[in-house]
Amino acid sequence: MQTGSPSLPQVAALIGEPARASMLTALMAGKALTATELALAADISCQTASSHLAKLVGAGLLQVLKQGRHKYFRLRDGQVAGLIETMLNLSISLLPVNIRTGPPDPALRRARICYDHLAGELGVRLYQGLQQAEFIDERDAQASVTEKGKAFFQEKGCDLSALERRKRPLCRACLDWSERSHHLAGSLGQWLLEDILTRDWARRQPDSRVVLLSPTGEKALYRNYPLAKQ
Amino acid sequence: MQTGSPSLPQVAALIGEPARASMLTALMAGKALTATELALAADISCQTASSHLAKLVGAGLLQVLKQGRHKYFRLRDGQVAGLIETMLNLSISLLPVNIRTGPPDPALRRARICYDHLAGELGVRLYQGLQQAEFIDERDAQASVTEKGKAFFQEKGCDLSALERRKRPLCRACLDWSERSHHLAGSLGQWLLEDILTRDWARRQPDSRVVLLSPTGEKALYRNYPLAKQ
DNA sequence: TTAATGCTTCGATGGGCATCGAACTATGCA
DNA sequence: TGCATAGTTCGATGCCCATCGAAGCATTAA
Repeated sequence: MQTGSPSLPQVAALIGEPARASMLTALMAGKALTATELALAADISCQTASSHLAKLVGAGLLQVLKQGRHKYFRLRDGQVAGLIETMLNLSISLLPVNIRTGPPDPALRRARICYDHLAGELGVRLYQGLQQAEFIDERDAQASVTEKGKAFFQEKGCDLSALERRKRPLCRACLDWSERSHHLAGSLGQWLLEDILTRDWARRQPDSRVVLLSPTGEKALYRNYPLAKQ
Repeated sequence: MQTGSPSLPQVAALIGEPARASMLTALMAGKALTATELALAADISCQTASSHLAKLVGAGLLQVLKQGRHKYFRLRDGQVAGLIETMLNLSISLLPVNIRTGPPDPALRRARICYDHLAGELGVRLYQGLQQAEFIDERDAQASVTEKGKAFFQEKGCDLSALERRKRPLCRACLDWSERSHHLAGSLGQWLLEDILTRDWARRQPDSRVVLLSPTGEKALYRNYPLAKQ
């Protein structure tokens, strides 16, 4: 399938089909998934999944990677992920005020992956802590790293100048789905999540967006990074 | 119609219907429109429009204002407008690179309204000019007003401290649909457009997003604000 | 009151598309 | 070579929903 040039309603309609929306949100975890995994996630047969996936790839929302007899699908880039997150945010804010509970799973509220960076309560507290420590400066709901912050992150082993050379913005404030407040996105946000995972402070729960901190990992996180109070 | 709590696919599906998408983009001009006007914009009968509008209002995407026998509809808020603009941008960036022509109407490419601020070639050049003059500082694709800029805007009659007291961010970089580059959004962007209109340098073309500059208005704009070269 | 305008409700029609069974291709494994 | 698994194509089915004609309600103007 080669749709060519999807217009606004076409893109929206692609996301608007429940099965496809399930697949897309499943891919929000940032991992590439196979066609069958996505069929399971959306609770449909794999024939149906195949046709949906062909449409999503044809429109350019998904990238596909063939590996042996498997086909791995992932979101095309952060822009697509950003759109999904924006829509999630909007659909939350459309809810009547008193029912805004956020995701039902408490672990998901606590810490989860938003495409490639940390979201949830911990993500928000980390972002606020970085601000309070004046490592990050937020003006007009936009963020940048301060001189003090540059020193801090470099000391943590982050090659900021390498990150800055990328096309992607270093530091972006991403509105949190469950917390209704910002967390850190951009390439620095990505680096931070990777740092937390490679130091083995936390593990990703398989097949979900949940990030699970070990008790020692949690302590280490508190020692190494400034977190705002609850 | 009282949908109550629209989920992500529901929101997307609402936008995904071509007629509804036409109405929503018509409302991107920021003006409130009546049901019949929207029916015309979407090229459908008013019965059909009525049912579409009921759904959009029920989901909370539109606000409705009853005035005599007329019903005025407008986008609920900037968040909804932001989503539409995000989707427009994405659908543009999904196009094959060599066909990215932007809107067909040249006047629309030159200057148009993006919800409540100026977009198009002039919007982009204005934003870039403000940066070059160091009135606005952009880091990591995010903008803030410099001290120099504050003095400049205050001299132009803009009560910046009043704008800053609002919840809305003062200064936001909004990715331009046709130019693939940023223009100024946020409350300062809104003020700037209003300033241009109240000084009568430009007029809005009825029933469209086009902003039409008079010859003298264009000169005045060049005199009063820094515009980047073509 | 009557007529005109703006909008809505109801009901019938039709088209688009998601769905899955069945059959098929492609890859990997033994 | 044969079997299992991953994914696709085709065709038939059925549902959802956009559409509009006709009739109805509400508001304004005369």
